[in-house]
Amino acid sequence: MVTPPSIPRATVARLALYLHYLSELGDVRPSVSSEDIGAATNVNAAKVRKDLSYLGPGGTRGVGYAVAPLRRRITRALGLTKDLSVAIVGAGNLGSALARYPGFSQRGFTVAALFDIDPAKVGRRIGGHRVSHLDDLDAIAASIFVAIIATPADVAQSVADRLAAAGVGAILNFAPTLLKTARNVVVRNVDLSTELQILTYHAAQGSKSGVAENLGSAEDKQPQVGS
Amino acid sequence: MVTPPSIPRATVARLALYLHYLSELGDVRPSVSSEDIGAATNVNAAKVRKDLSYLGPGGTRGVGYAVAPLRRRITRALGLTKDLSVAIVGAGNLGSALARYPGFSQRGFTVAALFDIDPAKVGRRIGGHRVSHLDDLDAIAASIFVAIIATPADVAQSVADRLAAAGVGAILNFAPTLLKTARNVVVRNVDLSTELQILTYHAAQGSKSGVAENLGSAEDKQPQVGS
DNA sequence: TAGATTGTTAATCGATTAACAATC
DNA sequence: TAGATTGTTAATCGATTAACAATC
Repeated sequence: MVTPPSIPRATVARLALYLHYLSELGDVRPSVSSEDIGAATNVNAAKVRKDLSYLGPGGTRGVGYAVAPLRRRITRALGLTKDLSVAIVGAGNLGSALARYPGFSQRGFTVAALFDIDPAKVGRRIGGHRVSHLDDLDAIAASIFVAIIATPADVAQSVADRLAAAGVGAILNFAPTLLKTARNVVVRNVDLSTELQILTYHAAQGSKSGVAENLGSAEDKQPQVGS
Repeated sequence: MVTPPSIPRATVARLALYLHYLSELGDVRPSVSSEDIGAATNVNAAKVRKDLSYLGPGGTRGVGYAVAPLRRRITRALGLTKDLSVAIVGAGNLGSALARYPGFSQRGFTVAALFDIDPAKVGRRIGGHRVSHLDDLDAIAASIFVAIIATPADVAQSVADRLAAAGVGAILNFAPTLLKTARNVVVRNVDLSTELQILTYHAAQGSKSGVAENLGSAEDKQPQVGS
């Protein structure tokens, strides 16, 4: 059995970035160089080549990378070949906004379910999605690939437990809570206030020197290992 | 003049994490150990100590760190001593949700303005905030510390330009666009679809081995250097 | 062929972490 | 004193990047 080459964490995040650029690029140009990609995404060109080399050789020396094939290769490497179903838990301010967010479907994610536990919300339609009661999670969990937690902090852990029990393997958590999850559940946290705090520090520094950065969004990203 | 010790990028993100934990902790316990903090935030205890050492020595051997003073020291190091004003640009789904988000004020950020350019939205109140026209930015820009861009992707760059021209030094960008900004503007990007894509890859890997992570949401985090 | 650009090596840099002396 | 825990060193690990041979 061939061991699939595991792609470094930082590289995965940048591949998603390159893919975004390549999508914007359309098909007006037949090829792009690592220099082009680097300029557009603020990444060193050598790093771009190194990142792309994890997908196996695919460029042409003296020419660059053919745009459409490269897009396909990154798409395949990230596991984005099929449309992926997303469930949103929490139909409050943030959950509702996410349910109406057009960006997900543009990049291959389909909001397949929107959950809440508030009887006043269950049954209503938000952004074309009917709000289901969280108790009905098991019925559709099998078709869900990623769940987004957009609940108040105090129930986020219990929601994560229910999602894990239902077999959901990936969680994007917007609640300001560090989730304790089993090892086979992948969690990414996006804490809006923490983002502002990090920005605050760098802005104070920046007014002295001059920097700018991003993600890891979140990338920078703090660790979250299963318990 | 004393050079202020510059704190490494990854450490800054974790300090925000520790601060969150210390806030949750309240004052029931007089002190915490690096072991305690590490367990709560999923960070190696040695790393916690190293991170905290950037603030100068503050713990007591054999005892740990006094909770309240440590909270104050991190708060000061991150520049969070005063309440900071936030402006939200874009009063659509996401901008409106952010304007109503209670988490900001809980962590010392005040939403001081909400901007849009849609005449149908200007003048309306959303979450207690009156929507102003973006043309009125200059009038209040001086009091703004961070701006959040929650506009469609196609206008995000021009909004960033206007914010920079008005003197706003820090931007949290939710639009799926890599902003080109001057060197003295600090930008952090939170791209929701990219987060899902990164999660997708790790989930596919995770079903083989078993991992879980987070931020740097952002930490991870992709680079974004000023042009 | 000359020019361009990949793919990869190897040097460098920075971040993580085990280990332990210092010390409460 | 014995036990606990910090603060820091030094080893390790992984990520970045300059450099360049390979080659279109």
